[in-house]
Amino acid sequence: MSGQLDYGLPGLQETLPTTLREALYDAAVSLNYSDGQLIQARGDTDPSLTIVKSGAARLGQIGIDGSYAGMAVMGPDQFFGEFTIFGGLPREFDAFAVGPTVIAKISKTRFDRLLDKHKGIRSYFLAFLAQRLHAALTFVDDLRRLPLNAQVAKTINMMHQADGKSPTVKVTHEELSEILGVTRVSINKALRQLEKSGLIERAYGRIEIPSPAKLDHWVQSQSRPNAAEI
Amino acid sequence: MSGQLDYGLPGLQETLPTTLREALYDAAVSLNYSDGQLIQARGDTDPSLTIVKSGAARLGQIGIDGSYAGMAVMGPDQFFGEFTIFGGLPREFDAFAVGPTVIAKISKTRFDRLLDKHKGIRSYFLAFLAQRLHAALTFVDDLRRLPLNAQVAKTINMMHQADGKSPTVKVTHEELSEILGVTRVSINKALRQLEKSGLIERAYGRIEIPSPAKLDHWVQSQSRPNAAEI
DNA sequence: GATAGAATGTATATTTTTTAACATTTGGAG
DNA sequence: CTCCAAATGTTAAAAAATATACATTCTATC
Repeated sequence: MSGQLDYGLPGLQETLPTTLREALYDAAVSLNYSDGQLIQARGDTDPSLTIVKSGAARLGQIGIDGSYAGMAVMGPDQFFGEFTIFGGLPREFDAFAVGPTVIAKISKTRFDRLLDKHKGIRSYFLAFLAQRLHAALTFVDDLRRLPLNAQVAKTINMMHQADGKSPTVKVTHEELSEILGVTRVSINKALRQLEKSGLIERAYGRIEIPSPAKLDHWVQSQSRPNAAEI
Repeated sequence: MSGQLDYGLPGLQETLPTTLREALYDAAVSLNYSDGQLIQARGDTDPSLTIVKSGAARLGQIGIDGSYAGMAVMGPDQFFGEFTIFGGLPREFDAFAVGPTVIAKISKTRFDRLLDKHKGIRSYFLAFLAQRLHAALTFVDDLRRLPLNAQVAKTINMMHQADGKSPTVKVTHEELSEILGVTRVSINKALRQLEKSGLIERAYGRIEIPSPAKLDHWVQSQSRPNAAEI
């Protein structure tokens, strides 16, 4: 899994268990996209599950004013579009290929046939949807409550943990501003503050994390306690 | 369904189909709460599905500073806590009884037994989780992009539609401020603006909607078009 | 119908974020 | 090595939201 590409809404990314992956790939149609090509548009209604086989897909939303709000970048073996299949809902995101990308697409018809054959699929997707929902609700809460520098720190921390052990997170201020829905100027100010606190170090096109433990600890401390009384 | 109590995250509320409801109530334990009593605390880890039998449950989160962010009020036959069962995750919200309230609680053990007996349950919850996830993602998007007055209008419009045909929405400024995570002052300013545009009328403890069609149309016009190219 | 509590209206000072420029630094391609 | 595009740094003014405080209006109920 191309860790460095993962960012955005936490928990949105999730790779498939091996057995399930193989069954899905067997039922899928392969499609090739070149860099920047549109994979799906927000509002599309054809119900199908989309899996990234290679390359990456950038998910996001384009605003009424043309502005772009990034949500996540999906790497190999990550998938999306599950609510078109299970909920009969339209696509929520636009998706564009990042670099040459191969997509496996499974129509609802074929997917339903799989559901009968492989009993574990429903349980897997139930757990998976529950996780994504939980992540989304947490994200809502963060957006509403945390000060911007905490949001930024949390996002960087998440990206770092998704990445493995590298002390470097490859992300631009522009990307952070898309994810969190604020301007680059605000991101810059937040990063400056975090750097002053010794939690991160700014660099060109990347953020250095001198002490992952320290960052993680600080991020945790900014979150809500598990409350008791109103 | 006690429509006037519904508000908050759209799609979070959903009543149960009759057959499923009966099976669930059979497997459940009944618990009684008095007004304001704590039903569950954020962070609780016992996996169980919680259904409101009568009365209502107010879901929300309490901040590190003691502030409260409302998420929804669940009425009769609405349920929550599904991701503790399916995802093994801790509770995301604090829940308090609104008025005398009876809660049906189904432990994961009992629920799993039901899953084997009633084949349709998994499919129902898959669709349901997909809907909730979709609603949550839409809500994230709204929070990030829409100006406050559009958020307020959208929330009121949603409450109005959940309510049926009544041209009156019973909600206080305080409640709106909890839902949208802004201060009462900001809500007031937004409402004044919406009133000046003729979309709503302010009243004591309620909002009047002179022309639901007009409000709905305006709300739609504030949303994103289904995008094409980046 | 008097009244207390709830809800709303409003004002000011402060903080945060945006908007809109423009300058500087970096790193890769040729 | 040089150049250029991308990324970052910075500033100032305007806009938006917050915190705080207090006045006013409404309505259920005694």
